[in-house]
Amino acid sequence: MAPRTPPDSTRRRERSRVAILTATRELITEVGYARLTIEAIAARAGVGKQTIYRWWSSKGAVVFDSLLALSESPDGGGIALPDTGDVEADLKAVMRATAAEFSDPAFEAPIRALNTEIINDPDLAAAYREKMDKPMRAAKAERLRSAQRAGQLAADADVDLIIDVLYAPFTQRWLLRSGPLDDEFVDALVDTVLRAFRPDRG
Amino acid sequence: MAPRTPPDSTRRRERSRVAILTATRELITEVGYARLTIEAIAARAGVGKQTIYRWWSSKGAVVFDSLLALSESPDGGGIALPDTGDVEADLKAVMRATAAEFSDPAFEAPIRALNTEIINDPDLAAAYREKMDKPMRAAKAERLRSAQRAGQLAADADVDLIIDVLYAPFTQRWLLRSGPLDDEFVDALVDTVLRAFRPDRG
Amino acid sequence: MAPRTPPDSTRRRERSRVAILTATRELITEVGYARLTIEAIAARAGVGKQTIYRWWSSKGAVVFDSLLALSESPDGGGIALPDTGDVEADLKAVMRATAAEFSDPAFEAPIRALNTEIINDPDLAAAYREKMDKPMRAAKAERLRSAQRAGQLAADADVDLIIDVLYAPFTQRWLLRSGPLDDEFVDALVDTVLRAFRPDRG
Amino acid sequence: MAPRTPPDSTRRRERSRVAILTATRELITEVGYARLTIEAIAARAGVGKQTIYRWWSSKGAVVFDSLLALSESPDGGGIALPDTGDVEADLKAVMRATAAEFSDPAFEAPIRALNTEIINDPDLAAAYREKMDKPMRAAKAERLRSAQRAGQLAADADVDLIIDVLYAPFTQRWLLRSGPLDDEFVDALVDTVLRAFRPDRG
DNA sequence: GCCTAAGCGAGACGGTACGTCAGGTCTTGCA
DNA sequence: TGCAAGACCTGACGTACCGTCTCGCTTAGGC
Repeated sequence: MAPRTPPDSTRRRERSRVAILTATRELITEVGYARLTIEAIAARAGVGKQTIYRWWSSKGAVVFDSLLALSESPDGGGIALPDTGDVEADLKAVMRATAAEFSDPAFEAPIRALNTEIINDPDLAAAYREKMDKPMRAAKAERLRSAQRAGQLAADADVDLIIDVLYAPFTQRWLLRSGPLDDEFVDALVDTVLRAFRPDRG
Repeated sequence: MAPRTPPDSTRRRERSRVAILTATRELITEVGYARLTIEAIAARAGVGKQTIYRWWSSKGAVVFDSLLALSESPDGGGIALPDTGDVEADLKAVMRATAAEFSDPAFEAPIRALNTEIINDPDLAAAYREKMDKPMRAAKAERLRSAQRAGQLAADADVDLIIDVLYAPFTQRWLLRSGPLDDEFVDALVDTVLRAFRPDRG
Repeated sequence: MAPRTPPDSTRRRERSRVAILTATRELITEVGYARLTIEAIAARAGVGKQTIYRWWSSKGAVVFDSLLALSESPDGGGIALPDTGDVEADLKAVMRATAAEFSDPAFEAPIRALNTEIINDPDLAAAYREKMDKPMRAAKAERLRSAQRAGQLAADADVDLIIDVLYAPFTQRWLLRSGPLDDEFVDALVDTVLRAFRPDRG
Repeated sequence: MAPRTPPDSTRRRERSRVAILTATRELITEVGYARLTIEAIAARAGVGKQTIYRWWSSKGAVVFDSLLALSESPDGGGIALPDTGDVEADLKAVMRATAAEFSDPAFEAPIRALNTEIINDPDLAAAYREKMDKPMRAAKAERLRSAQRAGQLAADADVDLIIDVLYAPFTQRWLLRSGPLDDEFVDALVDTVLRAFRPDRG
């Protein structure tokens, strides 16, 4: 889960914190999550093991924080999906871009690591939903609500459900490697959703 | 992945094989996947560690086989979804039943364990798709094709896509604990799919 | 051979060191050298196996050190043979005492263990000569030189040779169990030596 | 110790017996006694492990037999030391030759192995004395008795004691590597013995 | 000359111990 | 006095061998 309450956070050495998170990210990509060890992180970061245990409660917590640092936009602002007015085109474009990202080996290892932790640790799962999923979901929801206002989606459609139906099959296929995340698949998902939630032909 | 190529499987002691798989299943439910060790399995099964390493290549492979043994129907026959003629009712019933199963603590730990392994081990993932996912998918596909013949689903609908859209959000919600698998959610998924793939109106 | 070059011996826990050596001595007498295991030593000493491997390079090295601790005189001083002025009587008395020691089961097992290791490990043999044999030999040599000064042994006799001729048959008979270490045997050895190295008659 | 009582020695396969003893000798020279394993012997000899356990009771017994085969003179006859009439010269020559043999690496490993076993196994020690030491000792004794008859050694000298005093320091120096088995050392031993046991100057 | 029980090769098996790796805690000494 | 360094106890790893136990297959001996 997320960081322990620190004993006295004013004394915390920022330099060490950053070194630990950086080392963690590097090691995940290099050796994979299964072979990631606290000792290796400490060694790479030039830090005593105790310093890690002092601030994080588990390996999963360190991994989570290290990836959180990655996902947070540096300027502190929120994220937004493109909005050209054409929801179909926008969704397809965004999902194709995401598919491309997922093919990047540098992303693959960390994301699988994160999922491994989240599946088995409810606290971490909660932290994930709050810190990582919520902002992403908010951005997607915003774009969908815009589509509703534009009459491209039924006004009473459950936006969260749409996001689930759109992204869960996508993520699952990638995690289980049950098929390619190609354009055909992405398009089929978007088409399905648009058909299911098209506005009434009042 | 699944079993190593055995040195000479005719000499294999069936009694040990079963004891190992049983012990594995018991231990997963008792201590959880993360704390499952080969040593504990061997001890519980009354077996030398080498006997495990001789026939399985990794902890994941043992876990996989132990769950495979569970999922296989004892009579060797295939599985089939109920078919009352009403696809909506049937799908909702089946998914509600699955939701109930997933709430059973005896299932929860093993299935999470399995997913943890599969995400990180491509070979295991392939074995999973072949041995566990494929038969389930076939049963679901059969029911959906029956619905197509009955004119309840578009004849040209991609059955695999339907299954993905139906089950991926369901599984993901359970894995990430992002919400309850209640009737409302299940019904919403089925409704979405039926709307998206309803047959053309003449 | 004897201790590894220690990583940083100032950090070493003296309590563990002593516990290991004590446990080793106890176990040798209890189960014999052949059945002595590092795991048992660690368990008996209440110590991690790694702590043994960190400071000793082999089972033989531990055994050696454990016996070395025994043989070292607690006051740190040297050893000396009795000197009554009668070399024949003194040598016979000392060797009879040694014979008695060798019959003590508490000495038997460790000394056989030590010899087993030394025969097969040149490094250990060197350590043995330096740390255990040399001090004993010095004491014996001193007594013999005293006899030379007293005119009881030839002044030009090779003291080292005398020690070999005196003790090697004694040790060999005990190791190979080819006969009893009785007074008769001891006396015969001393007599032989005194005859071979008696001073020239004017 | 020596062979078990065989279940039915007529059925015994001579080919396997020889292969086992040969493999044992080879492996001792190659990897040393400590790393010699029954499994390796069986593999090298192309023999099932059971065949070894059927005929020998311990690793030591196999090693012993394999070396016994070496030491036995092929013609079944006894051994004899040279007798030129000059006991001093003969003894020095024989011991120098033995010293040379002991320097041969092909002899070194097996002899050390044998000693290792004998020190710790009383049964094996008895077998050693009976089968290997006794014949050698008989030959030496014979030569010494000849010297007594020739008036070169005291008639009442204890021949066994002479052999001990002559050979024990020699063997010990080699086993413990406490010095070279050079001519000087050998000559000193022989001189010592001849001085100690010279006939009375009637 | 066939039959049959043994010895045999092979190697799986339940175990024990190996030597190593990492976990999480505790201690030391430098900065 | 906070932290790097790392020793420590613990426990699991995956491997090597142990000695026992089937398996089929020769293979010699008694019929």
